[in-house]
Amino acid sequence: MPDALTAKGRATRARIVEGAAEVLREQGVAFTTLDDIRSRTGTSKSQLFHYFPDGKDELLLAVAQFEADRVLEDQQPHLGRLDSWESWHQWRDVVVERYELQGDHCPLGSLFLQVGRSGPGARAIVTELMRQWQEQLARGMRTLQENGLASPDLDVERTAAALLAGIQGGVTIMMSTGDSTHLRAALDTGIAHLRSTKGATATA
Amino acid sequence: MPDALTAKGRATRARIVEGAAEVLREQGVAFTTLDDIRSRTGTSKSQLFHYFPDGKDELLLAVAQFEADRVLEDQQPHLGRLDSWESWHQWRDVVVERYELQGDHCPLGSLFLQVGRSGPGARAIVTELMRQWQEQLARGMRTLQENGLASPDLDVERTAAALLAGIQGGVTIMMSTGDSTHLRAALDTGIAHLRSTKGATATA
DNA sequence: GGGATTTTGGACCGGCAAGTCCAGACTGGG
DNA sequence: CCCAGTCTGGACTTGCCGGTCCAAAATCCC
Repeated sequence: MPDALTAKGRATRARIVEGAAEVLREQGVAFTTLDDIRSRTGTSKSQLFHYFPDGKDELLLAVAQFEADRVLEDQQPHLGRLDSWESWHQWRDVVVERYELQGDHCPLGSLFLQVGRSGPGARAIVTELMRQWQEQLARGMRTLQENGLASPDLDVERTAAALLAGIQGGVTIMMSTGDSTHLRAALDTGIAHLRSTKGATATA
Repeated sequence: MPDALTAKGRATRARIVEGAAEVLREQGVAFTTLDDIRSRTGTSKSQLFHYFPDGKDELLLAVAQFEADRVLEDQQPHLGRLDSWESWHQWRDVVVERYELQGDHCPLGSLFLQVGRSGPGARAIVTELMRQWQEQLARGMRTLQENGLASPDLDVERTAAALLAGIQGGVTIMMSTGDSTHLRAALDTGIAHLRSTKGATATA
């Protein structure tokens, strides 16, 4: 068991996860075999099971965690600094670009569908990702309120939840149709909704 | 080949599609075999291939179409009559209820992931569903404008696209986390956004 | 009612991919 | 330099599942 991992061991393990993530993004989980991953990462069957004793599911779960981390990282530093309209719009652009580049396979969506049933592991990863994402959006909205740029009456949690849902759906639709119109519409409408609440009260 | 289908034949075919849809909703496409479908529908292997000569993919595609039709049907008649705030709220309730009952497997999402690559068939089904759905939302919004309940300055297509994305994402998140908060937030915020635009101009 | 056609049953095949196993190579510490 | 532990290669096994096939039953049409 990988209780004690050598530096080399850790490197190999990381190589497997990253390579697997690549292949999965390209082919989708349904069409990816362990042999695909093995050949891409230049490893052997035994290594795969050495580092992931529970087999494919465990590896898939590790990839899911890897991808989940990437999602928020790729939005930084913008997501952490949503304190002006300009920063909101910069963030918007980053999100659109990131998902347009990603191609037509949602790593997390498909991974979840595959592993979903088998345990609470996958669910926990997605839930935690959504929680953090929404939290950062909510923080940005509260900053706007503090700066007098948005109404203090705004229901921040609900609005953040709605915006997150819009992004999520926009991405889903883009994966299915190849068109990013809905993602842009969700982001723009969400931000416009925030802006439209200003002017109510501007405590200096 | 199913050029000529007897009444009995048509019935069997329909039974297969409906039964397959059930099983797929329960188990997810990744864990459903033709034998599962065969046993659920009380049919034999040869029947499956008699009615769907191209095998599993063709059957899955038929199920996808079946489910896509259901999506809009289940929202009627409310979706077709979005002419007052009351009707919008009724529709909202129907949507939430429908997806809360559906359980934790998105038939279309997973079907798309499976068949997606193999051809434009699946993509076309999803694209067409989204188009019709958005069109009906847009029509409802225009009705509101005509009735002086929403601002004529509202960008109807964009707002409809954003609302659709919100629903889609809300459903996706609910599938992953088991929590319908985001779906409700998306619907409520979307409708609230519509309402907030009124009063601007009310041409009688 | 009889022949053509459709529908049905289920045994069978073949390939693929997950997982096992063991022998051998590397590594790191004493 | 040697031993214990880790890492690696790859052949092999195994079970599953999509797909094929043919013959028998039911059905339809004349």
